[in-house]
Amino acid sequence: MGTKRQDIVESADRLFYREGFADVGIDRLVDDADVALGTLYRHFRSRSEVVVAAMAHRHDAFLQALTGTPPAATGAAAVLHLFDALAAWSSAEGGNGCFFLRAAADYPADAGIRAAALAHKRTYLALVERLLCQGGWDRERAAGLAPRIFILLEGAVAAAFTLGDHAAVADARSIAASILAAGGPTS
Amino acid sequence: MGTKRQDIVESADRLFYREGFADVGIDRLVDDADVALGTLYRHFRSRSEVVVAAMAHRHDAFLQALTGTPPAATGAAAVLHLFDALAAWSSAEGGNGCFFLRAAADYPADAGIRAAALAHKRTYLALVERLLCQGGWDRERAAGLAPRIFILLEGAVAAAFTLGDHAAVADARSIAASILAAGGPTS
DNA sequence: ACGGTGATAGAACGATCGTTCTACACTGTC
DNA sequence: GACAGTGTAGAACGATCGTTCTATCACCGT
Repeated sequence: MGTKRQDIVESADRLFYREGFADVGIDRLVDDADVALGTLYRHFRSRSEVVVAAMAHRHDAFLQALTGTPPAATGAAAVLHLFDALAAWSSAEGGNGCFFLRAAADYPADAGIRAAALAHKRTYLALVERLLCQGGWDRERAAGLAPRIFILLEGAVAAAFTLGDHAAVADARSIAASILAAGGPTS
Repeated sequence: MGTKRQDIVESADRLFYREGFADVGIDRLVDDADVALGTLYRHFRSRSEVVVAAMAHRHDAFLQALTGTPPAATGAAAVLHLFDALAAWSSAEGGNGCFFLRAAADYPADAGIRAAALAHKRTYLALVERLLCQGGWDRERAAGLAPRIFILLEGAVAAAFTLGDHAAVADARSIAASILAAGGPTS
């Protein structure tokens, strides 16, 4: 519960996301968190555990950002709101791509990191499906539609990162709007 | 022109893509390529140059895979063929996500690597736009549509990687088909 | 006053890794 | 036959980095 551990996790989250995993070592973390080296190793057994903790921290913040201001909308608006929230989140964070994809790509041999990335994506996809159900789609239709919305969300983040495409999220949103209208809950 | 340099580049491409950048060092490369350490440093000034060469190699192979068997189709089929080619390429390569995105994420401070990733994405996007023009869309419409197709292609690769989603490319393709039909060249 | 706990600074180790260097062998060419 | 270019093997260096260890300090409950 100590605030020191929190400081480390927040520094790790920010530095890893902004500068990548390779360029941020333990020394950078303890510097940024204003924490002694021994303190870090009291709370975490290894650097890998710090990475996993940073992923968990970002997972919570990300999901909260996406579900934080739900305008209690129904229908397509409930899902399209995801894209607006994603646009706000992405511009606030700097558009450096998906943190979890980057972590999984960086440490393909680390089971803990891969598991954290997979868990994040699964709950992300489940969130989309749940919003579709809340929007009025029946469970079967929602299960078929959610992966497609997910592809659009992931593609928007990837395109924004690699191309610096500022309009990617908006483009993805409009595609989502059209496929939601085509396979709407009332049809 | 020596075949040794080619061996190094091919080994780098394969190993980097399959095992990531962090886990593959110079020693692994010279082992796999069956080349002496001095030979590598005769052809490349640094490890970073090897990475860039591997990216260039994969860029060529990827574009050739996407344009290799163009059934001289017109209309939407000319673009949708991209998804089929991507599915074949992705399953052949192991579905480890986008090589260029991973490289850019791994080395955010390396200007050469970032430039190679950006150049790849730009010609990739330009390829989509060119196919749309060949399919019958006028230049203005193609320029508006290409980024959306691009988002779908990127999203499919990302989803296939992080979720292990085997159907992602097919899903993306069907979305592309619907938006191409909605904004078709004849409409 | 006491022990226990979390924190600090800094040295130290051990391993990895990118890079350079030395010495030698093979191959063509002028 | 000298020469330049490419290749090999392996040692060596220099730096970084993750991790551990020691010694010291501050707080806190009873």
